[in-house]
Amino acid sequence: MGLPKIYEASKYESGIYKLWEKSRVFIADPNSSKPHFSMAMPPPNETGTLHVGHALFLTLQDIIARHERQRGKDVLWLPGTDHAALATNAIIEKKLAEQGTDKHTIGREEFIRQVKVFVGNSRDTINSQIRAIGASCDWSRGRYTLDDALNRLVNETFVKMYNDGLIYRGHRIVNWDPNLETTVSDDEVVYKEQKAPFYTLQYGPFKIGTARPETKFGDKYVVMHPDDKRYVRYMHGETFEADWINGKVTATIIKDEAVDPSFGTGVMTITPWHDRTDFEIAERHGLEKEQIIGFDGRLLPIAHEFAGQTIDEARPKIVKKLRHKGLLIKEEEYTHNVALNDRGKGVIEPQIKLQWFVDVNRPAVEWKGQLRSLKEVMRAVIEDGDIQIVPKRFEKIYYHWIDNLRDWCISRQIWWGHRVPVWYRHAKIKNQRSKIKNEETYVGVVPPEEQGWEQDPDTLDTWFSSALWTWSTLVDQDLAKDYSLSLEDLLAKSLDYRTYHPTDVMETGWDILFFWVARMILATTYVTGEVPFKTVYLHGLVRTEHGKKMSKSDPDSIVDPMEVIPQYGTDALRLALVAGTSAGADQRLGKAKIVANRNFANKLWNIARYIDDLRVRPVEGEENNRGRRSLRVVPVGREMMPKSVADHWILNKLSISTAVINKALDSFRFSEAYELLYHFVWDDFADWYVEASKVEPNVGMLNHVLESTLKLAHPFAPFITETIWQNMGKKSLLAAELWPEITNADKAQARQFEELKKIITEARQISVNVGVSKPWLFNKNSNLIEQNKALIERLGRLGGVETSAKLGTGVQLHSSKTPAWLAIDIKDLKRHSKKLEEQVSNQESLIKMLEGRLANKAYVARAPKKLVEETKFQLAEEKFRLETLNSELKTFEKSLT
RNA sequence: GGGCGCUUAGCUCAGUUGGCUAGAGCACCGCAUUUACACUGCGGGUGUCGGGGGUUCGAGUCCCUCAGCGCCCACCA
Repeated sequence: MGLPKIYEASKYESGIYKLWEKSRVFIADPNSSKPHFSMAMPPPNETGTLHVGHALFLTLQDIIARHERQRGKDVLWLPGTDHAALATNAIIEKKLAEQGTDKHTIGREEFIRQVKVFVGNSRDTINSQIRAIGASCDWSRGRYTLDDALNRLVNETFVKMYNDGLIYRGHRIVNWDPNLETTVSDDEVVYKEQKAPFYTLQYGPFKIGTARPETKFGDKYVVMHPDDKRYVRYMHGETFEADWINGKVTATIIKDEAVDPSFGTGVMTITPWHDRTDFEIAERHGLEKEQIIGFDGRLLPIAHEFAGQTIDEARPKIVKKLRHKGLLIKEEEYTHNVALNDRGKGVIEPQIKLQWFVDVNRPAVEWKGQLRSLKEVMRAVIEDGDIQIVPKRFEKIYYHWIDNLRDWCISRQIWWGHRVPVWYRHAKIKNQRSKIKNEETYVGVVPPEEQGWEQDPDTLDTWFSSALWTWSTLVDQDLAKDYSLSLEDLLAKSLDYRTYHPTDVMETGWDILFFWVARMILATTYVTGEVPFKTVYLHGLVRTEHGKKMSKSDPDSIVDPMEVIPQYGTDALRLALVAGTSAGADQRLGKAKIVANRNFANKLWNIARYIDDLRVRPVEGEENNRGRRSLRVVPVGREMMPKSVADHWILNKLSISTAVINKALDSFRFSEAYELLYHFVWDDFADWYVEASKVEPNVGMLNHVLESTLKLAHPFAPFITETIWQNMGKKSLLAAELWPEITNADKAQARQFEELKKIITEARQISVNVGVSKPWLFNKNSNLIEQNKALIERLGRLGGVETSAKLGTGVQLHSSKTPAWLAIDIKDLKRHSKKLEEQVSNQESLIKMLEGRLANKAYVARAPKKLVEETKFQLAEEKFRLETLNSELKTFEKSLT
């Protein structure tokens, strides 16, 4: 079957993927006797479509998965999607707003229904796009974070942690997003530098600084550092009267070390309800806390005439009033960081709220026979080497994060997600003193049976369920319906869990190291007593050609996989994403890079096409369309048998490449592996071996090298390699083939070809340099040249190759061990003599350097003996070369005069 | 403020434990050919390895220091 001249990816790709899926090669088999390998796919959010970041991780993971399969392993690469609570919720809320309604109007049930419709469509889109990238994942085991079984496991985990005292409910200061009306965790808060006015206000006898006058209504504590000499006369606990925004207040003096005496006046008032530091000061001294700003972001009645106004509305008016009252002393500009919600970019307002938290400091986790805190376990698994992070430098970042970690707020006030598995019931007798004491709490995997219980309205942070991903996806879905089984039973009885956990590799972006990787470690070590994965490979961000973040506001800068794929092919995109990248480093991607890699795919295609032609077209005895004598037909599939030196050489190169690519892939050096492949295919195979084969074709050998090359290239470019494979008439799938075996080549013969290569290259260089096309090559007593006349003539672009009994005039080839020279006319030799002079001078400086090294007694004495020997040997060689060059130059000068 | 990185050819980046005259791709220049492939072939030039200092027989690589850039964490009212 003849292959078309240009590989048009879009013609083949979807057919190839269907072939794979039909064959079930991607489906894992826990009963297989092969060694098992497993990897969980980071579940994309069900909020939209795939972007280039997804394409990157899918490519890298697919390379891993395919390579492991090639190494004879039973591979499970488990795909799935994430319900992306906050993101999805926000999208639906926005839709509702556009329709002029909101979630409160339509109610919780209707809201959830609408979300489900939306994510259902979105999931299909995403899954088909994952296929388009060529991901060899096991679709039969696809999961979704809100599957019933996964939901149960979330509840099980919550309950277990609650019972161990690792989850508690408490009034704590949280990051409140008034726009989305929910709390967010510390990690979801981002800071943006902003210029803002900084006011100095008169507060009784003190001057206090603030950027937030709107929070100051309730301020009745003045805090200063205990060692601040300026304020020694004020005693801790002392009170005074001050005229404040809305009249007189009684203020109390507090001494606390949290105050920085060098900032502003060294005195501040505190607002414990809306500031973490203030909250902590208040906690230390048992001070009262009062809410100033409501959860809707508007001022409360304490603000008097400003009540009901938003901060932006009220601030200038409050400043005006302060000025009017003579309380405003100074107004200056300063830069500070404003806290924003990473999702939606709403301004964060710290609030005190009754929320659910994960206690990271309580020593309640059994790990390696010791009771430790979650923090300690998270640290230990990396320190002990149970988990390796690639690249290693992220370990430091990880430790740093752990050391600063506070309790994790896991409850969210949104409706889409895993509902907090807690129910409350109000006692009938009301006790005036405390409301909470009269509220019964039930925490359980299933709702309580009695009447009167009401479930906590909150849902859990998305990352709480994602944290279970490596094992919650492996629990048997049917068994999970049986509530008589405990969590331990479920794990013990799930074959997939037993076979595939811990997973081998977690491949993801460094930007979710804390959000996800750390939380998987936290939850998984706690629940299962196992690490979730053995190795974490972190990739970088894909940036624009100019190094900027791709953003929707600049659509031209975005590389959209779904546009690139039909135009250049999936393989081109995949190769571009792998080329020139290293672990943890961001990369730049633009059209040029994709084109360059498309060219590589095309190279592969054309090698196949050439070999295909040889196999099919020439018929014995006939002349082909090039007027050359036809090539002998060699039946396809015949054992490869190296005959020529070129055959041995390419076999040797193939062996080496197979080994080094394998090694690079083993250590996650994807880019390096690809580079090795690239040079093998383009330089060795196409430019030398295929060219050499035009002189002396060995179709069996060409076939063998092509097949092996396809296997090597398959993890990187699965579609084109499989397409070629299928076109070769194979009955099997390339995706199911094993990594090529290393064949031993005759090294001596391989070296002979290496020598021929040098001779050919030198001949080409000289021809170009002297500007003569097709010169003749003469040699004296060279068996190698004599035996490979046709090869040298063709590849060296020579007029002919002849033996000569005596030396003739021309340019000597240094690469030949026996005398060989290109016959060049005297008039053309001038150009070469200049080149020779250059070479002589280079040679001289090289010799000088080597001599210098050997003259250094310390070097000779202390450097390894082998190295010194090598230097000596090299010096002798270089000296000999210089002599040759010099004598040649002399001959030239003679003949030119 | 604390921490982690980066700085190598015009551009994008490799350079693994210190060891031959520092590499690749792209770009650029010259030449060739209608060849499996112009999505091609052949040939070519380019570096004070950010500056300074140190350790060493030997430093792009290790240590110190300075400068510039980037990122992460914390956060000052």
